Amino acid sequence: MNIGQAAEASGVSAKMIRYYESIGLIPKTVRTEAGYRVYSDNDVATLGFIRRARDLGFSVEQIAELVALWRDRDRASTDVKRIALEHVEVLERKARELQEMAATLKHLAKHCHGDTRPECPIIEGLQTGGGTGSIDLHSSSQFGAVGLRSAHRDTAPKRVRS
Amino acid sequence: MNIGQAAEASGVSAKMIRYYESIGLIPKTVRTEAGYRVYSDNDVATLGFIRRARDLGFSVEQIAELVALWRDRDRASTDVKRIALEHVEVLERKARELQEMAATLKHLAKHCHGDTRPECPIIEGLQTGGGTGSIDLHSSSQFGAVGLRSAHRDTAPKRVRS
DNA sequence: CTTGACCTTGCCATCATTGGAAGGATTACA
DNA sequence: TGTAATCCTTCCAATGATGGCAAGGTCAAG
Repeated sequence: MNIGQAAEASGVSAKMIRYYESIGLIPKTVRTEAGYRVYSDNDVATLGFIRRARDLGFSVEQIAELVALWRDRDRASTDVKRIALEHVEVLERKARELQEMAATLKHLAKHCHGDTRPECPIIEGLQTGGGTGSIDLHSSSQFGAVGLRSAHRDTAPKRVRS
Repeated sequence: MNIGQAAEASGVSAKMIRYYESIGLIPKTVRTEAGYRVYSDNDVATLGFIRRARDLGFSVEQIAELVALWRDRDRASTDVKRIALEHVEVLERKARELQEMAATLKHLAKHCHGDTRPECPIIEGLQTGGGTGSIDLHSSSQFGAVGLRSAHRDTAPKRVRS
């Protein structure tokens, strides 16, 4: 199986397959005389595993852990559980953060007249950092970028950046 | 005021101030004879505005819009409201996605023995893409990376990538 | 044999941000 | 005044995951 078929079968783009190989997430494949990468059904299964983990928001680093656990069937499922639960915590925390941000913005927008008058608490809130009363626009999160990836791009390659 | 003081006062790093200038988010500043950038209190206020917008998860592109609206007080608040509400939608959608991912993982982890036995539905779920019954691990989101930024890094510069 | 579809590598771009290096400017202190 | 420490400058590189393009090799069908 060539990389194109493997990509289609696994849902991971050929580009990403090469990338995963380059960073060592998957081992180097056998090549034909011409230099074409050859994939087995087993490889496709691994790629599918990776894609599903990716769709669940795992970082490549975590996926590497999970793939290692998956390959080594003798490893305890404790490790897998631990990784998953750690990930759940992060996901929930980030979801909470996003909701708080949305709530803050909604609150500000609610008091924005929306007509042609230039009074708008959104702007004022941003300006003063607390002009709307109890809302703490400074409330800082200690978390970095949310590790969400776009899922299999069956649809469009558009990068919905807000 | 030099860039260092402006950075401290605004909460935006000197590095980022230069970056924002380079991409045109803020105008080029006056320089001293030696080439040092000079900032006024007004500039610091603008930077603070930018930081707070950034903390609310606005992309630089959106911040540019907001800053323009902020500067031009004659503009209708309708625009601000629209931008904010669009942003709210995206945030809520992304929060929902994260929660769904967390729920799926939690469900899988719940049935993971967590002892030394290698049976673990997390692994199996990832492997088969649906081994746990009704859970659709293929459920794809059509959304790209979440545009969350780390907030003012008072604490540590660590990038909590899960 | 040609055409078109596929593969290869390699480089560039994204986005926001950090880091570092090399060198000039200013400030503080002995 | 000399010097060291601290600031500032610009430029370059890296991050993570992905897309895109280009130049060139390969393969299968017509």
